[in-house]
Amino acid sequence: MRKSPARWPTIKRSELPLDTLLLARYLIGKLVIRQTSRGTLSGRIVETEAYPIGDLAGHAYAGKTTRNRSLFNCRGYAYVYLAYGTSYLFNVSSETAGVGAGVLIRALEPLTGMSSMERNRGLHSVRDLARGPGRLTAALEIDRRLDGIDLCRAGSLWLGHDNHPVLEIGASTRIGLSRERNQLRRFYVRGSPFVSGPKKLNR
DNA sequence: AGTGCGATTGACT
DNA sequence: GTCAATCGCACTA
Repeated sequence: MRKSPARWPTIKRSELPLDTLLLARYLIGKLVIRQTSRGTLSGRIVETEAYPIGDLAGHAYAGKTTRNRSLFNCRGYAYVYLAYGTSYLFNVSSETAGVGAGVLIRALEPLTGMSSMERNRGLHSVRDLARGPGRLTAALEIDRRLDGIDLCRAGSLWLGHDNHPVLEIGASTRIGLSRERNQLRRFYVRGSPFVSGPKKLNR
């Protein structure tokens, strides 16, 4: 099996915007591709959140630690951490090496490997398979073992181009934060049933 | 060694 | 709408 189908070219690092907010918007409509021993799981990104330089809610704000060190890679590397002891959250590092910023991937529209995702999630509703940051990592079998990997190379987890155009991208405040709650740093596909969050934020 | 706390989810009223 | 589960990590001493 080909690791990177011709219709889904791997995104080159040089193609990724250097700015965190621009990257968060750029990633809408792009693909997350997960290769496991049993097959290929993939989905189209329909929701992201930016955690730019100096963001009080960003994990990099207090400095580099053993948990968040992947955020300090240059753009295009995975930062995966465990939230609430229950859910892994998947981020794409942004900016240049040493800076510390990233983009949280919050929801996917499932594309391939849906039967595996259903098994991983224990449910049969396609809409709910990857609607939420902890749900999409469960569906795609993403955990801390993938922390720090290069997302610009086809391997176990990488980013790809889609040939399907995104109609409209909306912006809103982020979800579940106490700090920086007035900042418009969340991006989503308008009208997509695969986006998480309250309806109010998805207009 | 002990403490407090989340970039969430699923179950429940 | 509310609320508990659950645990790695950062921080204090």
